[in-house]
Amino acid sequence: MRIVVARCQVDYAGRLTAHLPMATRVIMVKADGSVLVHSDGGSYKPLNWMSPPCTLREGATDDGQVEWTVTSTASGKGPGDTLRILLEEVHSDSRHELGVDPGLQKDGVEKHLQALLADHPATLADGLTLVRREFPTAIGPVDLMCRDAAGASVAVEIKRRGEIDGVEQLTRYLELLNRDPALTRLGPVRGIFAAQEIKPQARVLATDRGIACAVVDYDALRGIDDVEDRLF
Amino acid sequence: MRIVVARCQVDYAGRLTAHLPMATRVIMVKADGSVLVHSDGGSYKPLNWMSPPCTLREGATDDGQVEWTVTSTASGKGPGDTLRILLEEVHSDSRHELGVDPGLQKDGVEKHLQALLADHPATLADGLTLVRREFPTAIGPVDLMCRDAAGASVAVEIKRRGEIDGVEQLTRYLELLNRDPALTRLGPVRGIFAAQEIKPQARVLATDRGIACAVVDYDALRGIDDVEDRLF
DNA sequence: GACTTCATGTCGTGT
DNA sequence: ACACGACGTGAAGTC
Repeated sequence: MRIVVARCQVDYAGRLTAHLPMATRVIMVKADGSVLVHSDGGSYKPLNWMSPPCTLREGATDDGQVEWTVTSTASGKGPGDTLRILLEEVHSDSRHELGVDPGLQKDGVEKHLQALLADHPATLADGLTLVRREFPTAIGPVDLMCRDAAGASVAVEIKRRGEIDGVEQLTRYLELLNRDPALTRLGPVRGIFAAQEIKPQARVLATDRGIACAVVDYDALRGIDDVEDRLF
Repeated sequence: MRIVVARCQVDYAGRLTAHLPMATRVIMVKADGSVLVHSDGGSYKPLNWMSPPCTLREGATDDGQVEWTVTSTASGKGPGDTLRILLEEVHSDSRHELGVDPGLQKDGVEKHLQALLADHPATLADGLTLVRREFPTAIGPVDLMCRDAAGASVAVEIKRRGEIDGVEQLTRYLELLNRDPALTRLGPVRGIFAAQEIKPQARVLATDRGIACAVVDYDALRGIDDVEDRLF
């Protein structure tokens, strides 16, 4: 890892073109050659960057300024992306051996919500029982396939945040599932849209299509029992 | 901007929980208090981070190790996010004055594609003329409203990358527009889905719904004339 | 402030 | 390799 603090100007050309006027910034060059240009604000996203794989060439302009040219060596990109950094004044330039990172461990995303609801389908609707998780269809798996108290099929789509595209997704599944006579013997397949939070527009669209909405309390569900052993 | 290179362990708790085992990494602390933990690979996204507004408290554990606690001070987040960084060995710790960044100038995003197509609607379909950009409807503006050679209305949805949700969006617009007698006098409103690249699934769905697809060559369009003056 | 849409999105996963 | 969906998506613009 190389870290340079310098007054610089940056130009990017690739899927779009972008320009950064001359100012003092931090430039990180990672071991894989990727480059990040950070300002002293904003957020975790750099102002400009180049993703690996790429190569950095260090040169000089006619008037003696240092110029870096970073070129993407990715396969797919037809006209390779380029990042040009003009260094006017270098305040600091250091290198550090970091070694390989052991990587990140996560917990608490949609998969876990699905595991919890698979264990407690009745929290979505009274008498609901699980048939199968990731029930396969031609256009992808339905999160949960269930049966209601009367034995009719119920498809459940789970999202952490319930937005309009989740309703569209469930609608497509229902359309397909309702063509299967085996599933519709006891009436049409119903849909339940389950999420920790459901946006108003999504709720309106779901209601309009006869899809029920269920707001899920993740912490409460987790309190019912401890499923950590199955999650790892 | 403060930059620390250190052997450290990181724990995040917020919308999810995440853990980074002890290893050497780069920690950036920006002027607004935001913190980024970078490894020597991956891409521009840090392994862990805290977005502003947040506060950093520097403390020590019982066995004398340095411990940073970064707490989000954002309003909405109920149980404030926290990032805990345990510093085992600091290799480098420096501060730099960067000043305010003049900001980024971009060209080539969807807005510009829309501007170009508004100037040259005939590249989408022969005889097409522009009625209005951002044509308002109850559920949001249609990118381009046009008329074909026969005078019938044509709604155009523009995306940089054409995926399934773009087709869904255009479908919703068309459904609404086709309820307006003023627009359908000369026949139903047709749809054109225009993008620099159209994914197969999106193309299938569009075709299935009678929506035409148009792949747009941004560079070629820009070559027709120079619209830079209007873009800046 | 809530909501919607865009993004050089990035990132994982399954085919 | 490619396609698809999730993301601590983030960020910008609109109502």
